[in-house]
Amino acid sequence: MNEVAEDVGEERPLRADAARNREKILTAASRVFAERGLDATLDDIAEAADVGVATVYRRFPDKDALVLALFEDAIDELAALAARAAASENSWEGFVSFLEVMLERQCDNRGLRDVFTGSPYAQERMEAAKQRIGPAFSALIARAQADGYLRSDVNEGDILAIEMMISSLGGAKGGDAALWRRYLAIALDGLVVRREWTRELPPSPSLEVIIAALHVSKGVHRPHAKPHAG
Amino acid sequence: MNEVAEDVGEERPLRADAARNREKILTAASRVFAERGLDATLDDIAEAADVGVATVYRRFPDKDALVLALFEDAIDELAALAARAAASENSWEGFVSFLEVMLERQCDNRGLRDVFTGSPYAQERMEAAKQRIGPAFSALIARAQADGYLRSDVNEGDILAIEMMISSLGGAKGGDAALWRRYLAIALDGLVVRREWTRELPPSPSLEVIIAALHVSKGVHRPHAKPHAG
DNA sequence: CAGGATCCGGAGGACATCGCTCCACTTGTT
DNA sequence: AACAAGTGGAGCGATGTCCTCCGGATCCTG
Repeated sequence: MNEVAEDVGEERPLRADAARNREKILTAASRVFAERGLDATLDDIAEAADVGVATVYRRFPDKDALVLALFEDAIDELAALAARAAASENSWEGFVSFLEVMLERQCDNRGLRDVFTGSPYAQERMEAAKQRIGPAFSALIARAQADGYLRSDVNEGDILAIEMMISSLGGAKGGDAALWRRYLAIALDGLVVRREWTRELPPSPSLEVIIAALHVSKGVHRPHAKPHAG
Repeated sequence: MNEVAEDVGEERPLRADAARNREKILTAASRVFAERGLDATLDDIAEAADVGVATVYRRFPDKDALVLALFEDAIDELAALAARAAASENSWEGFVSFLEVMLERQCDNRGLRDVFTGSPYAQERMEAAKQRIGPAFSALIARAQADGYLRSDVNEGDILAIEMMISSLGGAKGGDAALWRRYLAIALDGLVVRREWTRELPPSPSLEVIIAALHVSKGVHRPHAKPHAG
């Protein structure tokens, strides 16, 4: 528990409406960042919160502070989950379940994914937070390898890379399961030592779904669309 | 072979210096798009070509035309390669070799990757060009499945998705081989029916390399960096 | 319920970027 | 030499982003 832009102790309690607005801002920011990623404007967030931009800037000195308030704890929670997974009874299940948690959260939340790909917002603190996942993550992998589940010729960087590659497809749905479940299953079949330890593939998507997912995965900005072409 | 913004037949041969500049522009554009993706500015390209912006716009009516001139043939060549792979003796080798070609080109060329993720430049023609790969691609997969190499519970959308996910890591090098080779190998181990049909993993990268690759993979734009914070 | 501290909203300033054009000047060609 | 063809780069207009200003509304205290 840290205090980033929280009200600092008891120094000056917020006025009722201000506190209310602060919550509205956090709620809206959480939603907007999740949907559109960290590139979303504070203006966008203000609008979504049904609040003026100035109100946002009064409560959070800048975008970094807002990002920090929203994501630092989320990352620490992931670190805790990694630690729990590393201590789970079956090392393979721990390994898989942590990948699932990471993917689920990153795919549901473009903002979180942006944090992991190293977006420039609140960079230092975020980098530090991410490193707090490291030890448990390494342990998770080492144990799954020591127990003969995870192939021994991969390292933690590989797992990270694979996790990020899969999450790059975003949270698109094909059938009723998210696509990442399917590609995680395939990746695990490539990572596990014996295939029979893995599960069946989740339902398959249509080609259209894939293509749509690829289109959105690279961000949704249209680049200026020819202003005065006469 | 099409003529996009080429000199139209014999109608008006370009002046010597103009023709020279046209080549310089194409060369520079090819390099700049490959390095920085289709978001690169025509101003960037002009600078790289050591030529004024106007010269670029005189030779290519707009960015779309330049993109088209550079990438349409490249995509048609990929279609031809897909057809050749689909006709190769061993269907698994054909399948793998086509994936390798796609990945190699997309990782060496951010612009080409942008085309495949559906960038808005020259969209229609590019979409049409990409569809010309489709039939051979499907055949490739169907044959690898029919021959019992490729697992039967995946479809062409899956393969496309996997190919794009891997290429999202870009052409970063870890050791001396490009990273995509390693992750393609793992993916193939998850896709093949019997593991002994696949090769060993290419050399492993360090964690730093992976992290660096993730950082660049999402584009290199710094978002404004706090202009007047006083 | 008065009065002051606190907070609000949204217009807009400062700056950046991008696609593209204008036009005074230079160069190639005949 | 003469003229068409070509050149470069300042700069226009549109768009986008971060953040501030300030007249007015709102809350809380006494």
